Amino acid sequence: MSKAASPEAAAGTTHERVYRQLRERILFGGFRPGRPVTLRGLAEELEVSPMPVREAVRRLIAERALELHDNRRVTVPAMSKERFDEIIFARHALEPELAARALPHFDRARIVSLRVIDEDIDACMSRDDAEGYMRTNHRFHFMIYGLAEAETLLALVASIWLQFGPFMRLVYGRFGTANLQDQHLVALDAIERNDAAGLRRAIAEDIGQGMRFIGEEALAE
Amino acid sequence: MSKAASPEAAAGTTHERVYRQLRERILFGGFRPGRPVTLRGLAEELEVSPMPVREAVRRLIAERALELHDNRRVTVPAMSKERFDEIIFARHALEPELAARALPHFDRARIVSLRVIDEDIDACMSRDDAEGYMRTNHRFHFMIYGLAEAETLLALVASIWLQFGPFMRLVYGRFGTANLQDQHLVALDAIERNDAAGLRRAIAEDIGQGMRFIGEEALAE
DNA sequence: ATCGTGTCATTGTGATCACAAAAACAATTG
DNA sequence: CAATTGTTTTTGTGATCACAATGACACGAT
Repeated sequence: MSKAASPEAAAGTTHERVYRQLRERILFGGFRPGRPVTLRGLAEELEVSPMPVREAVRRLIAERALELHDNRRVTVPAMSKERFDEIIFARHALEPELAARALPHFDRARIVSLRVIDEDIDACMSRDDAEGYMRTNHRFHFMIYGLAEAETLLALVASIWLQFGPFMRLVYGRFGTANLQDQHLVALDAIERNDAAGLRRAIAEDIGQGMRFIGEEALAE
Repeated sequence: MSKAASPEAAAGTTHERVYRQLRERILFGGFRPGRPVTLRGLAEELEVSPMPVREAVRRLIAERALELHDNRRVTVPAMSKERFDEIIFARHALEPELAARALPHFDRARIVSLRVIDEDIDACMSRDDAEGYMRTNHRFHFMIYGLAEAETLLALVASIWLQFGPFMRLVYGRFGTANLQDQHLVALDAIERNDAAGLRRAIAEDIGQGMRFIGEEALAE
C-alpha cells in the first residue's frame, strides 16, 4: 500500500495542515480579494515556521486559489467579468457530468445525509448565515461529486471552487443569502429516481441560477 | 502595472526556471511514469540547490503533473483506464470551447504560422520523431488556445496536458507516430472560414482520434 | 535457498540565516 | 500642503543544517 490516498498524500505534515487551513479560509471567506498575504504573517498567525507556509502557499498558487504578482506579492485574485464567465462555463462543462457519474454509487443512507445537508443549507439561508451557507452548500456538492470516483475531474472542479470562493463570500456578505432559492431538491429527487439526465439538468440549473445571482449583483457591467 | 503576467509572474527566479525545465520534461517525455523523482537528484542534475526544486516540484504536484505518495516519494503518475477516460472527457469539454473563443482573434499571419507548425507536425510524423511530434502538436494546440483570452480555462487545459504527456510519450515511443492521421487541416480550414461550429468539431475529432489511438494501443483491457 | 534482521545511505520535512528587492514611512523641499 | 527624496522595515527567495522516516543492502538463521 504505497499508493497515494484520494484526498491527499503525506498527511500529518505541517504544510498539509497549513494547506487545509488556508484552503478553508479561501473557500469560506477568510480572505478578502486583493488584500496581500504574507508568508511570515501567516506563519506567525498559524504558529508555525515560515517554511511550511511557503509550501502551502505555493501549492495554492498553482491551484489558482492565490495569485503571485510580479512584485512577488501574493493575493487572493480579484474577480472579473471575463474570469467569472469562464468559471461558469467550466462548472457547466464538468459538474453535471460528475454528478451523473456519482449516481450509481448512491444508496439510501447517502441520500438521507444529503437531505440533512440540504436542510442545513435552508437553515443557513433563512438566518442569513453567509459562511454557513457556503460551507453546507460546498458539502452538498462535493458529497455528490466525491462519489463519482473520478479524481481527475474532481480535482479540476475543486480548483474552480477555490477560484470563485472568496468572491462568492464577498457577494453574500454584501447582499445576503435570504433571497436564494433552494435548487437542490430537484437534484435530490432526480437522484432518488436514478434519473441521470434529470440530475444533470438540476445541477446545471443550480449552477446557472446561483452564478447568475452573484454575477448580476456584483459584476454589473 | 503590478498585475501578474499571463504566463507566469515572478519570472527570473530560480524555481521558475526549474519549473519550466521540469514541465518540459514531463510534457515531452523526459520522465518515465512510475520512476521516482528525488529532490536532491534533480537539484544536482540541474545544478541548483534543492530549495527551488522543492518549490517547483510542489507546484507540479498541485497541477497533478507529479504525484506525491504517502511514502513521501514523488513520481510521474501512472495512467489507468479510468483516469484516461476522465482526461478525454475533460478535453472534449474544454478544448473545443477554447478554440471557438480563439476564432475572432485570428489574422492572416497567425494562420500562416499555424500552417507552418502543421507542416512541422507532418514532418515529425513521417520521420517517426515522437518527441518532435509532441512538441509541435503541443505548439499547434496551444497557439490556438492561447488566443482565446481565457486564462482560467487555459490553465485547466494546461494541467490536463501535463497529466497525459508522459503517457502519450510512452505510447508513441513504443508504437511510433507514422500511422497517425493529420486532423489539423480540417481545423485550419474551419479557422479560415471563420466557422466556429466546424472548428469545434475538428478539435473534438482530433482529440477523439488521437486519444482513441493511444488508448487502444496501450490500455487494452 | 528464503526469509527475517540489523546497519547504513538516502530521502523529504522543517528551521534558520543571508540577501536583495520592494513597500512603508519620515523628513525635506517646492 | 503636495510631491519627492532618503531611510528603515518588511518581504520573498535561496542556501544550509538537523532530523526522523524510509529504502537499500548485506549478513545470518532456519
